Formats: sequence, C-alpha cells, structure tokens
Amino acid sequence: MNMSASTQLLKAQQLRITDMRIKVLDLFLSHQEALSQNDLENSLGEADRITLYRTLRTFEESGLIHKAIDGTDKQKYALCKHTQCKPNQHFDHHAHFHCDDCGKTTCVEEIAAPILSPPPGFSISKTHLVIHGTCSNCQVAS
Amino acid sequence: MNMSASTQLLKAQQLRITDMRIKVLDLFLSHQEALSQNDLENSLGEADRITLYRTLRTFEESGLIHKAIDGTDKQKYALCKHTQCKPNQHFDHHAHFHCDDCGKTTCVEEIAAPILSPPPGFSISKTHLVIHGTCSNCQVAS
DNA sequence: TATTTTTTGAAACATTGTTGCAATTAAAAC
DNA sequence: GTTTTAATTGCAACAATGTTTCAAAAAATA
Ligand SMILES: [Mn+2]
Ligand SMILES: [Mn+2]
Ligand SMILES: [Zn+2]
Ligand SMILES: [Zn+2]
Repeated sequence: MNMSASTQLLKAQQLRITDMRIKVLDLFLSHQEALSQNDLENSLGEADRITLYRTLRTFEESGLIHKAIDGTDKQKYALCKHTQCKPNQHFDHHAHFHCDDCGKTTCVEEIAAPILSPPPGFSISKTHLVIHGTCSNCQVAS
Repeated sequence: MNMSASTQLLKAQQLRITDMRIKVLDLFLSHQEALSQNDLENSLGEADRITLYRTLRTFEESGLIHKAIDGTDKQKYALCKHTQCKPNQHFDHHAHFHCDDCGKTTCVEEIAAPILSPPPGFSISKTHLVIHGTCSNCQVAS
C-alpha cells in the first residue's frame, strides 16, 4: 500500500485521513508560496468553505502549517519545514516576504527573525519579521 | 480662534476639517495603543461605518496614521509620530508589540525594524517587526 | 452669499471568521 | 468484514470587515 506524502504527514500528526485534509496538504506541498483560504478554495473547486477553515485551524494547531504574517488583511499559511513543530508549538522563526506587485507571500528561510531583549516589564513569546518589496519574478517583468 | 491639535494636523495635510476626521484624530491622539476600526466604532458611538473606513484610508494615505501590523486578522492603526511622514510615504520603522493577553498593540519606538540586504533578484521597500508576548500591564495582573 | 469641490451616508454586495448541530465517515473493536 | 465509537463534515446562521456607487450634505473658495 503506497502512502502518499500527505497521508504520511497526517499519520505522523495522528490526524484522521480525510479527503479534504489530503487535498489541502497536497496543495501546500505543491506550492512554493503561502496560501490564503481563498487561494485554496479556488484550487479545490467545490469544497466546503467551513470545512476548509477548520482544516486550516487543525493543521496550524498540529504544527503542519504556520501563519505567514505579511501585513495584509488576509491570513496566509505555509507548510512548516521544521519537523520539530508540534501541536501549538511552532519553531518557524524565518522572515516572510510579501511582494507588493503580485501579492504573493513566501517564506524566507535564510533570514531569521531577530531575538530581542524585551522592554522592562514585558515578556516576548515570538517575533515576526515581515519584508515588503518586489519579488524576483515581478522584478524582471516590470 | 482656538485651533485644536487635530484641526492643525488636518490643516497641515491639506485635508478638509470634518466632524468625523476631528473625532477620529482626537481618539488617536488620546490613545497610547493602536486602534482597530472596531475600537474606533465603539468609541464613536453612532458614527457611520463606511465613513470611518474611508477616513482611515485617507489618514493613512496622508501620512497621519500607519498600519500597526501585529499578525492578527484585524487591521490596526496608530498615529505617525514622525512629522516627515508624507502622502504614501511613511517613515515609521519601529516595531509593534502585540500582547497575547489583552490583545492591545503598541508602537515600540525604541526598537527599529532591521535593515536587510535583499535576496538576489528581490528588492525591499519596507520591513516590519512584530513582537508577540505579554505587556507590562498584563504581566502584573497574572 | 453663491459656487465649486469634497465628503458623507445609505444601499448593496463580497469575503472572511465563527459556532451549533445533525448526518456522514474514519478508525477501532469485535 | 461488520459493528461500534468517536471525529469530521456540511449546512444554516450570524458577525465583522472590506469595498464601490451615487445622490445628498457639507466645506472651502470666490
Ligand atoms: Mn513561513
Ligand atoms: Mn507604530
Ligand atoms: Zn511578485
Ligand atoms: Zn496586555
């Protein structure tokens, strides 16, 4: 029995194998950039919006995907590349690049979010580094 | 004739002085933390939602306020403290702190967003530094 | 005060977030 | 392989937010 990559990932997180989860995970596996709920809906066709919403929440809680914060009003998600990511404990500390031109958001593994000393009285749980600009794709095209 | 601070700011940006604009600007002037559209609606009472939306857009374009990116799905705005901020050209490079506890987002002028060299083929227009954690207010309370 | 130009408010529509609940399905037990 | 159990789905329903259009109202200017 030939287990696909997505099935394996779901198994590893002890998540039930369902059509929606496989499809969504396949989409993440086959895309370089972070995907919004809308991106996914378009690719999925007639899938249920609410189920997709819950799938994303489940994946994020499981440590399969993480939010790619890019300063837009749309939530985007990308695959966690670190297998250490566990339920409600992510280890993705890389920057996210958002192209002002094409609107795509990508993980930049080479650039890490800075580690900061908190101002007095504050404590820091996580930092996000968001970069805006033009991606290499759009650079050529302009 | 006694011009209020908000009136002066509007004048300086060559914006028409209207009730909504004065009220909204007054709210920003009297609040330390970044405000969401919802925060403002609550404070304004019976104000028109659409007008508020457009007021915020106008203020941002004028350089009066800037988005306080905090990784939540809600857009928040804060007053630009740098008078250099011009229409569609902001000079706010500070970090934003988001408290996981109370949900408030504040500008951290003391911490600057890092200046990065772009990956090959990319160009950078702006970087945002988002810090999550617990604010001094919530720290004591816990 | 009259004229011009901008802003407002209402309607209308789209997108996204979120819960409750019954029907369906996956995994586990037999 | 069938039955049981437990999780997931799909739908209805609602809230919040984003966004445009257009006529009425208001602000700046003459
Ligand atoms: Mn990422
Ligand atoms: Mn700020
Ligand atoms: Zn691009
Ligand atoms: Zn707090």
